[in-house]
Amino acid sequence: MAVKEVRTRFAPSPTGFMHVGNLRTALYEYLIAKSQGGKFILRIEDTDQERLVEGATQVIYDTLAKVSIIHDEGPDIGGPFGPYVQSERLSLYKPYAIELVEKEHAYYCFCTKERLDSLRISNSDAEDNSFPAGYDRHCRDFSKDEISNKLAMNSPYIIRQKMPLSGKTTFNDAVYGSITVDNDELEDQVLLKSDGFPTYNFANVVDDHLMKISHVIRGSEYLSSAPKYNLLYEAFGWEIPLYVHLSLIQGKNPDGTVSKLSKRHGATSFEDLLNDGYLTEAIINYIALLGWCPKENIEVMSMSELISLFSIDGISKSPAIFDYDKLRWFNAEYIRAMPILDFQNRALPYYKELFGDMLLDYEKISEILQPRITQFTQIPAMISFLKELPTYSSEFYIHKKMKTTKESSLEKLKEILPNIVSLADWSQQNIHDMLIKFAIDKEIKNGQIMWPVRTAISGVEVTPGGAVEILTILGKEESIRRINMGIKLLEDELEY
RNA sequence: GGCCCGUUGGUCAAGCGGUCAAGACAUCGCCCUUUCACGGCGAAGACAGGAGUUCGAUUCUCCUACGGGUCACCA
Repeated sequence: MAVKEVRTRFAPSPTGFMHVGNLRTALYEYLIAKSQGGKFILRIEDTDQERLVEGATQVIYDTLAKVSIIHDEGPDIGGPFGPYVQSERLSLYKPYAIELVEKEHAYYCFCTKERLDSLRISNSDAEDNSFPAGYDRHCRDFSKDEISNKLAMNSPYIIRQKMPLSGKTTFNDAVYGSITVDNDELEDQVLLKSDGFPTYNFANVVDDHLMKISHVIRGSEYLSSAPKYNLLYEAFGWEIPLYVHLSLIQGKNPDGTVSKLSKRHGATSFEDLLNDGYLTEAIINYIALLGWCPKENIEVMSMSELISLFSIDGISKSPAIFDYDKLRWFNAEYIRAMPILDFQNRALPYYKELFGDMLLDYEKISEILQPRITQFTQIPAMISFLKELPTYSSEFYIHKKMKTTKESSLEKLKEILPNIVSLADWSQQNIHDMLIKFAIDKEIKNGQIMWPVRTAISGVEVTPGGAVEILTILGKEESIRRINMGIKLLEDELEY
């Protein structure tokens, strides 16, 4: 028996940005296809002429390329089932709609927008929901003559799906199982709009069939329209694909409630996340786990590991809250795992922006930064003290655990200064040995000397790296200058 | 409001009739240590509630509560 080829598709409408929910859908579609040796297809759904956004399709290409979700067929690379842009397939849908009219699974509707609007208002007012399915099916039972008359008069029309008035429809979903609804709940939804364009619901079904899509993977916001899809497939006599509905991604509101992830929760598009300093690998890894868990229960996974580990039965039904803390952790994991040169390359723009043409040991800076940042965007704030010594309070010299005071700090700074001045070879090892030797000679704890030195040369309470590293980076001359400034600050303060 | 879906620690989640109910993030403590990180060790913290079914329910069924989705000539 020939096994049917797995074909999934990502069918975004070009809105100009990639919401993480969409990205996760694309990822799962890709993973399902690739984990079963199938094909992943990109199809652009741009049937809404009023919402066209310039350059929006490019955003989709760019995003997918950046995260290594590579499509096998699509508008830019073609394929055997093109075109892959719905606006280029327009002539295709109408005949299918008419076929359905002929099969009496659809009908012409001549209702005006105004009538439908007032209908909706009165319906929402009515407590009894006289026509629960939204539309009152006014045009459903027109006679053949009436219809051909109106068509002959060029009356604008739409085509609606003719839902069964009784009975039930059951459909199966790979994650939600079997779901049954009463047919009288189903609206006679619009298939073809008055401009001749198909609606999303209709184009989707037609295209998925024509493109031989085996798995329809989409957000659970479409779950309640799934029965209508089933009925459409049945009306055409087409094979129904496997539905895989994905739970929503939610965000936590300041007041503790949750709702669909949106702007007010923070960065919600792929672009936002990149701007906030997240790596594509971290983003992909994190969102892969938002609603799915591998059997082995491991967390850090590359794309190829995701492909080999992915399976539909690991997808969960309940919605997940987007957790920026966890994303940050993934990001830090990926940052720490980078070869130092890669880290350096990514950090370089921040160094250059901050330091201009100052000569500093970037490699050393990268070494101290790599284990400490969760996002590259944190770099400037963390090391700006290297560029310029901030004005700081002498209180910084007081540290309980190090047992340092202003007085002790002043004393130690004065004592260590000659050693620093006379240090010939300014290497990290030498600097380290010199300071440690000082502590041993004076029979003091390392902190007694390290703390005042680090404070004097940094001017901040918390620094990435310690006194030794910072001295190394700053260089001898600047270090001496800063220590002298520290001595002066303390002397003035203590009124010497 | 009708219909549909969901509900294991603060968050992501494992579990698929018998477990002292995994693990990760976050939190807290200890160790390492010249601050901060990294790393190591440890602590606290959960099956929404109620009925059934069963020798036995987190797991199966029903009800309630709460949360979410959906009700367009948008996708």
